[in-house]
Amino acid sequence: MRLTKRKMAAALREHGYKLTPQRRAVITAIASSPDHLTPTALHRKVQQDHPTIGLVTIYRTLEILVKLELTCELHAGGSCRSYTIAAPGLHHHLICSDCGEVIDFSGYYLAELEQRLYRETGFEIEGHLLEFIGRCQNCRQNV
Amino acid sequence: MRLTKRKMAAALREHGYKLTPQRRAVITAIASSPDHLTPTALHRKVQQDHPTIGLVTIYRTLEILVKLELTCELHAGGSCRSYTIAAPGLHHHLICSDCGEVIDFSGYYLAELEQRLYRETGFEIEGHLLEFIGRCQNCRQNV
DNA sequence: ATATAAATGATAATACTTTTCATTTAGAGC
DNA sequence: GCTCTAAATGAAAAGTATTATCATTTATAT
Repeated sequence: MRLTKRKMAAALREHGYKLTPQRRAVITAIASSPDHLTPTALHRKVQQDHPTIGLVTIYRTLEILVKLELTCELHAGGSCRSYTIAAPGLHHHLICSDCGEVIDFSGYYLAELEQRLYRETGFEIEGHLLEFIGRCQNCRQNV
Repeated sequence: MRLTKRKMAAALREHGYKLTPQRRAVITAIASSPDHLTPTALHRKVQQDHPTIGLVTIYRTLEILVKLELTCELHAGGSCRSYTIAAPGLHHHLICSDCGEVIDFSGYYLAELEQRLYRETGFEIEGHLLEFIGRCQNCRQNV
């Protein structure tokens, strides 16, 4: 189940952040898009309804949303960073190198590996980033 | 066993790239550093011995080295991209969120998961990026 | 309704990366 | 070794992404 706008707003409040129209707009845009969006793309989307919102506010809001784990950040080669709403348990990505489609997936737990790494290196693992790059069905067929 | 400078140079040749002094210098710098270096850091290092080499050449050379899989690219939160010599079979990273230390590790194969993803989504997987973020032993102790 | 700390937008500054183009050079062929 | 040519280089500029500054506005507690 994906996070709802309502829950995201509540989480902001809980952590002492004000619920401004701008932040609502960003949340709405993220929550209503299945895609990963770059800050600029998100800005364009938000501006459709709220033309005065600045790109800087997008950056600032994303920073908060990522900190509260309400959105997740994607790093895929090249100039990176795009964002999408966080889906609990779905923190891995499958990225098409051709069309850029992103599929989230879950069901693979890295806990065992994390423990081994802790024993061997003393690293206390806080998070991970697992991304696969490939070519999606469509792109493979439309050669 | 890590790649030697000699092998990297040979690989360049094999693929029809010229072996210029600048490229030698970049290869030397990468091969002799255990750390992941950003393009800028690499530039500084190279300039110690070859002050005239431009940053653009660093970027261009890195592009080739990554394409030939002689170096690997790291994406770790924030403004990303750093590079290190590729160690065959060691394509995963353990990054300290505190001091930035990077440990490569291997021994965990994602082949099984890749096959499952192929069956379920039709994605033909070409590569992956697995990175753990955490705090290294030192940073945990020196609170 | 008011006070206040936080948030916003405009602007500028900074950093990162790519493009363009004239000049230089590595390496193939002789 | 010398010549030729395609490829590589460096300088400069352009393009893009991100962060900082600051005066003004605003959400919310009271």
